[in-house]
Amino acid sequence: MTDLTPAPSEPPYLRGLNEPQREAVLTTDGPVLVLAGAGTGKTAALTRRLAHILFQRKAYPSEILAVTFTNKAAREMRHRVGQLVGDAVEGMPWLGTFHSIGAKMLRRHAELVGLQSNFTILDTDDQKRLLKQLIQANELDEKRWPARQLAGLIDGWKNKGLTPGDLDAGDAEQYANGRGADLYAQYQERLKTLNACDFGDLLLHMLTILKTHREVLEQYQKRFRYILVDEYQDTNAVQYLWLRLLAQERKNIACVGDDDQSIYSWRGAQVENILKFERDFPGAAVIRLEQNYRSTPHILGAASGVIANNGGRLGKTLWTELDAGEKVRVLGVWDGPEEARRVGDEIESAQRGGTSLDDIAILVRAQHQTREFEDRFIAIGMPYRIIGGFRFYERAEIRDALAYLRIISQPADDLAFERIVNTPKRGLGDKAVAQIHAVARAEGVPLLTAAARLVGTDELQARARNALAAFIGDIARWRDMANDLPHPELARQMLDESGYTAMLQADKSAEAAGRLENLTELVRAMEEYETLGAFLEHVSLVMDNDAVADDAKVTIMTIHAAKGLEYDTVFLVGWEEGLFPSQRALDEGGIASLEEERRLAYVAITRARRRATIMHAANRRIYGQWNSSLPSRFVGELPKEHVEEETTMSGGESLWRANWSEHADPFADTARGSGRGPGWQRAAGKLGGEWTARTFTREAPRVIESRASAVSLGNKGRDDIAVGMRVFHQKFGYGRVEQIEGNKLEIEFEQAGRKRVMDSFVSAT
DNA sequence: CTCTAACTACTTTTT
DNA sequence: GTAGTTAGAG
Repeated sequence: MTDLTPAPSEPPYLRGLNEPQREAVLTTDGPVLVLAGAGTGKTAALTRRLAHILFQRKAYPSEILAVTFTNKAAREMRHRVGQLVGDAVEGMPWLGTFHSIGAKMLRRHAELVGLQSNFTILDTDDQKRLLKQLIQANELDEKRWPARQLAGLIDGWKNKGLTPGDLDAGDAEQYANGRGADLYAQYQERLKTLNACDFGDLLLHMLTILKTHREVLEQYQKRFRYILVDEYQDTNAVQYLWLRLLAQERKNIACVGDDDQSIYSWRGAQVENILKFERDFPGAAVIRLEQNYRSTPHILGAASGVIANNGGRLGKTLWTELDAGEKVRVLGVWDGPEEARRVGDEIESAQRGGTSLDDIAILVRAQHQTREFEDRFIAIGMPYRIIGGFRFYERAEIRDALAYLRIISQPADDLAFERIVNTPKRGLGDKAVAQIHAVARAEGVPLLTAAARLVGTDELQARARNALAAFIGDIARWRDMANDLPHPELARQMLDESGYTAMLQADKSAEAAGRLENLTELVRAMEEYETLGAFLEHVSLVMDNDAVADDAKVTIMTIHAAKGLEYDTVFLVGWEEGLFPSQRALDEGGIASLEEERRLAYVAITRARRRATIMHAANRRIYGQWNSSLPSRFVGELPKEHVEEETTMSGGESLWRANWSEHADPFADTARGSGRGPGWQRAAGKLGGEWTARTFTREAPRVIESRASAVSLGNKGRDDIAVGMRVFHQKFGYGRVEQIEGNKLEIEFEQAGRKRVMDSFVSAT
């Protein structure tokens, strides 16, 4: 038994820990499950546990496996452990994300699954393009069976640890009438010939190796004296199986997580992993961290009240010693734009009260909600940053540049070849590429080789042949240069000589300048890596665009992106049925998804340190159509004693409710419903209960609404346009309407002549 | 081959 | 509303 009483000479890394935290640090041997509620000092306990193991010399730094989900978390952990143990952290090669550790292991054993150790790691974009080709090759209708869907299924299978051979008929049935398993197998074959892996393979291949090669498994079991897993509630099946194998021998595994913060089940995470930990590792110590150091009692009370509506929880009771503070405010507004206006006003007044913009965050359910705030903040000159969206390496110019580098480092990288063969434009279109493909397929060689062969024949048109010859020549020359040129310099020259830089310079659009900047940034980043290979690995696995913290800015992001972060003042916007909880989740996942949405609400509220404002709008425009909306059921689940309700509609809440029903329009539902799933109608009509408000729609928006749905049905034209009218068209300019057929107009344009156009492109003058 | 007009489809997101 | 994708015109 470990002695938990603090000794007088207690090491500095134990200072300031509460009793359960201390226990989490000192219980080093045997399985440990740490249930760490939001804001309970989880990372502090985790990093000190590592420090403790190192200082007690229980293991060398290289004998500890410490896995996280995100690079951010890994970086943070490395940094904080470094503060405690100094340089020793440099000797921890096995601290990282599941995927980076998987890649590192797989490079050592690649041949066991038919790969070479310099395999390429494909991202989702490459993956989708590859699948698209397979779908076409199998003569399936791409419309009916989109590559996206197949990619999703394959990802799902890989997350579950299923190889093509493991699938049963039911699994295969989900795609193209049972051809799913077959396509999956073809895809894996294709990856092998490309010497490539997708993200899922990094874990799945490694699992296969651990399962089938005893000596490899034993080697790692022996090596990893201590295993530590962060955010355990987010592990999926492969990750779970992986950990179980590796921990089997020594059983020194510590998993830290919070079942109430599991919000990634749609990505394959299984909360059950945390729920069944004690069964998997009998005799596990279970430690609960329940003292919250982050939020006020009202905020905690509000969050606890909401999450209490979920079933099957391990259950924790968060408490705090902080003073009560302000109640959580619930604010009802008229519509989306007003919501943004209100948030802007509130932020301005908080700012006057001395709050830094860096301490304020706006959390949204879906990325598209950020727009409303962006628009408003631009209008009032409020500095903001939006987290998420495109990551650095997902940008087209970065992926293009990387493709140039990949084809140098791996001539067989067909995806890279295809990407750049006509970027910038060099007159090699679909036809030329199709011929290269044909040769490649016939001879079983990579595209680059096939292209070289094709240049030697007269099968291509002279123009294309010359262009292709020049391109291949360039690649060969660059590859020679790679031998004696530092790789950043090589990249610079490739971008110049290929005409890529010139292409962007010629582009006068607003984005082009930013793209050039991104490329400069990419080349600069390369300087930090020894080899081109090391850089490419870094880019595909690790690189993200954490905005550099400069001036104070309000942060706008999704709730998912906010997990693990905290802010003094938090605005939780768009708490409306259908938006949050998301209608899609409700329709597709039933009660399980609703509970996940509720956990999301819990995560959202617990981000706030001192002030939380929850907002909902009575009207919101979704995909261009106005919809009236009901406050989220989660609003109703907030315990009354912790909230304070407000409405901007004069007369207070009761009048605002009355306002809605008074103007109720019996036809609003049908008008709204057209062209969208049944869920929206259900959300708008069915959910009575505490919130009686329903079907009122503002006068002006409804006009837009009915017109939009008529056009989308494609049979009824606009009523503001008639034959003989002079109209304006965005592309063709002014013209006279000659004929009207439904929503299609025949117009004699003054400049462009007679054309048939959609009425939605035309405005009356 | 390339550009444009029209059509379609649309959470959450890490690796 | 808008981005991404495709079919047809230039």
